[in-house]
Amino acid sequence: MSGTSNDSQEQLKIHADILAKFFSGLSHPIRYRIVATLAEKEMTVNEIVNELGCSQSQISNHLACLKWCGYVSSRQEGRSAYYQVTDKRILDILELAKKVVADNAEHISSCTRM
Amino acid sequence: MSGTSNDSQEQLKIHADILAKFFSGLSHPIRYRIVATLAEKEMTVNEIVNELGCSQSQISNHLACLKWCGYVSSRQEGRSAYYQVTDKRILDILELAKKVVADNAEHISSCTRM
DNA sequence: AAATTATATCATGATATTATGATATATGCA
DNA sequence: TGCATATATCATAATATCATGATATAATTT
Repeated sequence: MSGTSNDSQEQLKIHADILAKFFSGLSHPIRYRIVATLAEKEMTVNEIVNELGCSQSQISNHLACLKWCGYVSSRQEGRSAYYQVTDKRILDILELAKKVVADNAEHISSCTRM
Repeated sequence: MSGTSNDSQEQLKIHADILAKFFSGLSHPIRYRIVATLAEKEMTVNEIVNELGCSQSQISNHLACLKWCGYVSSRQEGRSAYYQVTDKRILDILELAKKVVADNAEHISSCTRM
Protein backbone atom coordinates (compact mmCIF):
# COMPACT_ATOMS: atom_id res chain seq x y z
CA MET A 1 0.00 0.00 0.00
CA SER A 2 1.44 3.30 -1.09
CA GLY A 3 0.49 6.71 0.35
CA THR A 4 -3.05 6.55 1.68
CA SER A 5 -3.82 10.16 0.81
CA ASN A 6 -1.86 12.57 -1.27
CA ASP A 7 1.82 12.02 -1.98
CA SER A 8 2.50 15.45 -3.45
CA GLN A 9 0.88 16.96 -0.39
CA GLU A 10 3.17 14.83 1.78
CA GLN A 11 6.18 16.20 -0.07
CA LEU A 12 4.86 19.72 0.23
CA LYS A 13 4.36 19.27 3.94
CA ILE A 14 8.00 18.32 4.40
CA HIS A 15 9.26 21.33 2.47
CA ALA A 16 6.74 23.74 3.95
CA ASP A 17 8.40 23.89 7.36
CA ILE A 18 11.72 24.81 5.85
CA LEU A 19 10.36 27.26 3.31
CA ALA A 20 8.17 28.94 5.90
CA LYS A 21 11.18 29.28 8.17
CA PHE A 22 13.15 30.69 5.29
CA PHE A 23 10.51 33.36 4.70
CA SER A 24 10.33 34.17 8.37
CA GLY A 25 13.92 35.31 7.92
CA LEU A 26 12.58 38.32 6.06
CA SER A 27 9.49 38.71 8.21
CA HIS A 28 11.00 41.17 10.66
CA PRO A 29 11.55 44.82 9.69
CA ILE A 30 15.08 44.95 11.05
CA ARG A 31 16.09 41.73 9.32
CA TYR A 32 14.57 42.93 6.10
CA ARG A 33 16.46 46.20 6.39
CA ILE A 34 19.71 44.42 7.09
CA VAL A 35 19.41 42.33 3.93
CA ALA A 36 18.29 45.32 1.85
CA THR A 37 21.18 47.38 3.18
CA LEU A 38 23.75 44.67 2.57
CA ALA A 39 22.44 44.46 -0.98
CA GLU A 40 24.52 47.54 -1.75
CA LYS A 41 27.80 46.48 -0.20
CA GLU A 42 29.25 44.33 2.56
CA MET A 43 29.42 45.89 6.01
CA THR A 44 30.69 45.28 9.51
CA VAL A 45 28.33 44.81 12.41
CA ASN A 46 29.18 48.26 13.69
CA GLU A 47 28.47 49.87 10.34
CA ILE A 48 25.07 48.17 10.26
CA VAL A 49 24.38 49.31 13.81
CA ASN A 50 25.09 52.92 12.84
CA GLU A 51 23.28 52.72 9.54
CA LEU A 52 20.08 51.28 11.01
CA GLY A 53 20.25 52.94 14.41
CA CYS A 54 19.54 49.79 16.39
CA SER A 55 21.38 48.30 19.35
CA GLN A 56 24.41 46.13 18.74
CA SER A 57 22.70 43.28 20.53
CA GLN A 58 19.68 43.49 18.29
CA ILE A 59 21.76 43.58 15.14
CA SER A 60 23.99 40.70 16.18
CA ASN A 61 20.99 38.60 17.12
CA HIS A 62 19.19 39.25 13.86
CA LEU A 63 22.38 38.65 11.92
CA ALA A 64 22.59 35.28 13.62
CA CYS A 65 19.11 34.42 12.31
CA LEU A 66 19.95 35.61 8.84
CA LYS A 67 23.13 33.61 8.82
CA TRP A 68 21.35 30.44 9.93
CA CYS A 69 18.87 30.86 7.12
CA GLY A 70 21.62 31.42 4.61
CA TYR A 71 20.65 34.98 3.76
CA VAL A 72 24.00 36.38 4.75
CA SER A 73 27.49 35.11 5.36
CA SER A 74 30.41 36.70 7.11
CA ARG A 75 34.14 36.85 7.02
CA GLN A 76 36.35 37.84 9.90
CA GLU A 77 38.95 40.55 9.35
CA GLY A 78 40.86 41.57 12.43
CA ARG A 79 38.25 42.16 15.09
CA SER A 80 35.60 43.12 12.60
CA ALA A 81 33.07 40.78 11.03
CA TYR A 82 32.09 41.69 7.50
CA TYR A 83 28.64 40.54 6.44
CA GLN A 84 27.38 40.17 2.90
CA VAL A 85 24.34 38.77 1.14
CA THR A 86 25.07 35.13 0.35
CA ASP A 87 23.17 34.63 -2.85
CA LYS A 88 22.27 37.18 -5.50
CA ARG A 89 18.93 35.46 -6.03
CA ILE A 90 17.86 36.65 -2.58
CA LEU A 91 17.92 40.19 -3.92
CA ASP A 92 15.76 39.02 -6.81
CA ILE A 93 13.23 37.80 -4.28
CA LEU A 94 13.28 41.21 -2.60
CA GLU A 95 12.76 42.99 -5.92
CA LEU A 96 9.89 40.73 -6.90
CA ALA A 97 8.26 41.19 -3.52
CA LYS A 98 8.53 44.97 -3.80
CA LYS A 99 6.72 44.88 -7.11
CA VAL A 100 3.95 42.62 -5.87
CA VAL A 101 3.53 44.68 -2.73
CA ALA A 102 3.45 48.01 -4.55
CA ASP A 103 -0.18 47.49 -5.56
CA ASN A 104 -1.65 46.74 -2.17
CA ALA A 105 0.68 48.25 0.39
CA GLU A 106 -2.09 49.93 2.37
CA HIS A 107 -4.02 46.74 2.51
CA ILE A 108 -1.10 44.82 3.92
CA SER A 109 -0.22 47.31 6.61
CA SER A 110 -3.77 47.30 7.90
CA CYS A 111 -3.78 43.54 8.39
CA THR A 112 -4.48 42.81 12.04
CA ARG A 113 -4.26 39.06 12.08
CA MET A 114 -0.52 38.91 11.71
CA MET B 1 18.35 71.37 6.11
CA SER B 2 17.54 68.09 4.50
CA GLY B 3 17.68 64.67 6.20
CA THR B 4 20.13 64.78 9.09
CA SER B 5 21.26 61.21 8.58
CA ASN B 6 20.52 58.87 5.73
CA ASP B 7 17.62 59.55 3.40
CA SER B 8 17.72 56.21 1.60
CA GLN B 9 17.71 54.51 4.98
CA GLU B 10 14.65 56.56 5.93
CA GLN B 11 12.88 55.38 2.82
CA LEU B 12 13.92 51.81 3.48
CA LYS B 13 12.60 52.05 7.02
CA ILE B 14 9.18 53.05 5.75
CA HIS B 15 8.98 50.17 3.29
CA ALA B 16 10.50 47.63 5.63
CA ASP B 17 7.45 47.31 7.84
CA ILE B 18 5.22 46.52 4.90
CA LEU B 19 7.66 44.21 3.16
CA ALA B 20 8.38 42.33 6.39
CA LYS B 21 4.66 41.92 6.91
CA PHE B 22 4.31 40.69 3.38
CA PHE B 23 6.94 38.02 3.95
CA SER B 24 5.38 37.00 7.23
CA GLY B 25 2.45 35.96 5.06
CA LEU B 26 4.56 33.05 3.89
CA SER B 27 6.28 32.49 7.21
CA HIS B 28 3.83 29.91 8.51
CA PRO B 29 3.86 26.32 7.20
CA ILE B 30 0.11 26.17 6.71
CA ARG B 31 -0.03 29.48 4.89
CA TYR B 32 2.87 28.46 2.72
CA ARG B 33 1.12 25.18 1.89
CA ILE B 34 -2.11 26.96 1.06
CA VAL B 35 -0.39 29.23 -1.45
CA ALA B 36 1.64 26.38 -2.91
CA THR B 37 -1.48 24.24 -3.24
CA LEU B 38 -3.51 27.00 -4.84
CA ALA B 39 -0.69 27.41 -7.33
CA GLU B 40 -2.08 24.39 -9.16
CA LYS B 41 -5.74 25.37 -9.30
CA GLU B 42 -8.36 27.37 -7.43
CA MET B 43 -10.09 25.60 -4.56
CA THR B 44 -12.89 26.00 -2.06
CA VAL B 45 -12.18 26.28 1.65
CA ASN B 46 -13.45 22.78 2.17
CA GLU B 47 -11.22 21.37 -0.53
CA ILE B 48 -8.23 23.05 1.10
CA VAL B 49 -9.27 21.70 4.49
CA ASN B 50 -9.35 18.16 3.09
CA GLU B 51 -6.20 18.54 1.07
CA LEU B 52 -4.12 19.88 3.97
CA GLY B 53 -5.82 18.01 6.77
CA CYS B 54 -6.21 21.03 9.02
CA SER B 55 -9.27 22.35 10.83
CA GLN B 56 -11.71 24.58 8.97
CA SER B 57 -11.12 27.29 11.52
CA GLN B 58 -7.39 27.20 10.97
CA ILE B 59 -7.73 27.32 7.22
CA SER B 60 -10.25 30.14 7.24
CA ASN B 61 -8.10 32.17 9.62
CA HIS B 62 -4.97 31.71 7.56
CA LEU B 63 -6.87 32.44 4.37
CA ALA B 64 -7.95 35.72 5.95
CA CYS B 65 -4.28 36.63 6.51
CA LEU B 66 -3.35 35.67 3.00
CA LYS B 67 -6.22 37.66 1.57
CA TRP B 68 -5.27 40.77 3.58
CA CYS B 69 -1.75 40.54 2.28
CA GLY B 70 -2.96 40.10 -1.28
CA TYR B 71 -1.59 36.61 -1.75
CA VAL B 72 -4.98 35.15 -2.57
CA SER B 73 -8.35 36.38 -3.61
CA SER B 74 -11.72 34.71 -3.55
CA ARG B 75 -14.97 34.59 -5.40
CA GLN B 76 -18.24 33.42 -3.98
CA GLU B 77 -20.20 30.75 -5.83
CA GLY B 78 -23.32 29.56 -4.11
CA ARG B 79 -22.27 28.80 -0.58
CA SER B 80 -18.72 27.99 -1.55
CA ALA B 81 -15.81 30.41 -1.59
CA TYR B 82 -13.25 29.70 -4.26
CA TYR B 83 -9.75 30.90 -3.52
CA GLN B 84 -6.97 31.48 -6.01
CA VAL B 85 -3.49 32.99 -6.03
CA THR B 86 -3.84 36.67 -6.86
CA ASP B 87 -0.65 37.35 -8.72
CA LYS B 88 1.45 34.96 -10.77
CA ARG B 89 4.61 36.69 -9.54
CA ILE B 90 3.94 35.28 -6.10
CA LEU B 91 4.58 31.84 -7.50
CA ASP B 92 7.82 33.15 -8.98
CA ILE B 93 8.85 34.18 -5.48
CA LEU B 94 8.08 30.67 -4.23
CA GLU B 95 10.10 29.09 -7.00
CA LEU B 96 13.08 31.36 -6.41
CA ALA B 97 12.95 30.67 -2.69
CA LYS B 98 12.87 26.92 -3.29
CA LYS B 99 16.01 27.16 -5.35
CA VAL B 100 17.86 29.30 -2.84
CA VAL B 101 16.79 27.04 0.00
CA ALA B 102 17.74 23.83 -1.78
CA ASP B 103 21.39 24.34 -0.94
CA ASN B 104 21.11 24.86 2.79
CA ALA B 105 17.86 23.24 3.87
CA GLU B 106 19.40 21.40 6.80
CA HIS B 107 20.98 24.55 8.08
CA ILE B 108 17.71 26.42 8.06
CA SER B 109 15.68 23.80 9.85
CA SER B 110 18.18 23.67 12.69
CA CYS B 111 17.88 27.38 13.37
CA THR B 112 16.72 27.86 16.95
CA ARG B 113 16.42 31.61 17.17
CA MET B 114 13.34 31.88 15.05
C1' DA C 1 49.48 42.09 30.91
C1' DA C 2 45.83 45.50 31.12
C1' DA C 3 42.73 48.17 28.60
C1' DT C 4 40.02 48.79 24.55
C1' DT C 5 37.29 47.63 20.66
C1' DA C 6 34.19 44.57 18.06
C1' DT C 7 31.13 41.05 18.21
C1' DA C 8 28.42 37.11 20.09
C1' DT C 9 25.56 34.93 23.41
C1' DC C 10 22.26 34.40 26.91
C1' DA C 11 18.40 34.94 30.46
C1' DT C 12 14.28 37.12 31.14
C1' DG C 13 10.30 39.86 30.80
C1' DA C 14 7.29 41.88 27.24
C1' DT C 15 4.78 41.24 23.24
C1' DA C 16 2.93 38.93 19.16
C1' DT C 17 1.24 34.90 16.91
C1' DT C 18 -1.27 30.63 16.78
C1' DA C 19 -4.61 26.70 17.85
C1' DT C 20 -8.77 25.55 19.61
C1' DG C 21 -13.50 25.44 20.36
C1' DA C 22 -17.65 28.07 20.23
C1' DT C 23 -20.53 30.81 17.75
C1' DA C 24 -22.26 33.69 13.88
C1' DT C 25 -23.64 34.41 9.13
C1' DA C 26 -25.22 33.26 4.75
C1' DT C 27 -26.76 30.17 1.13
C1' DG C 28 -29.43 26.43 -0.64
C1' DC C 29 -32.68 22.82 -0.03
C1' DA C 30 -36.66 20.01 1.95
C1' DT D 1 -39.98 28.06 7.53
C1' DG D 2 -36.70 24.91 9.36
C1' DC D 3 -32.53 22.39 8.56
C1' DA D 4 -28.09 21.37 6.58
C1' DT D 5 -23.90 22.98 4.51
C1' DA D 6 -20.04 26.22 3.83
C1' DT D 7 -17.47 29.70 5.62
C1' DA D 8 -16.11 33.47 8.79
C1' DT D 9 -15.24 35.43 13.19
C1' DC D 10 -14.03 35.71 17.90
C1' DA D 11 -12.31 34.88 22.80
C1' DT D 12 -8.91 32.69 25.14
C1' DA D 13 -5.22 29.78 26.41
C1' DA D 14 -0.82 28.03 24.65
C1' DT D 15 3.27 29.05 22.38
C1' DA D 16 6.76 31.60 19.82
C1' DT D 17 9.30 35.69 18.98
C1' DC D 18 11.55 39.85 20.36
C1' DA D 19 14.04 43.68 23.09
C1' DT D 20 16.84 44.60 26.68
C1' DG D 21 20.67 44.56 29.57
C1' DA D 22 24.37 41.81 31.24
C1' DT D 23 28.07 39.13 30.24
C1' DA D 24 31.46 36.44 27.43
C1' DT D 25 34.93 35.98 23.87
C1' DA D 26 38.45 37.33 20.94
C1' DA D 27 41.56 40.43 18.58
C1' DT D 28 44.27 44.73 18.96
C1' DT D 29 46.66 48.34 21.16
C1' DT D 30 49.24 50.50 24.91
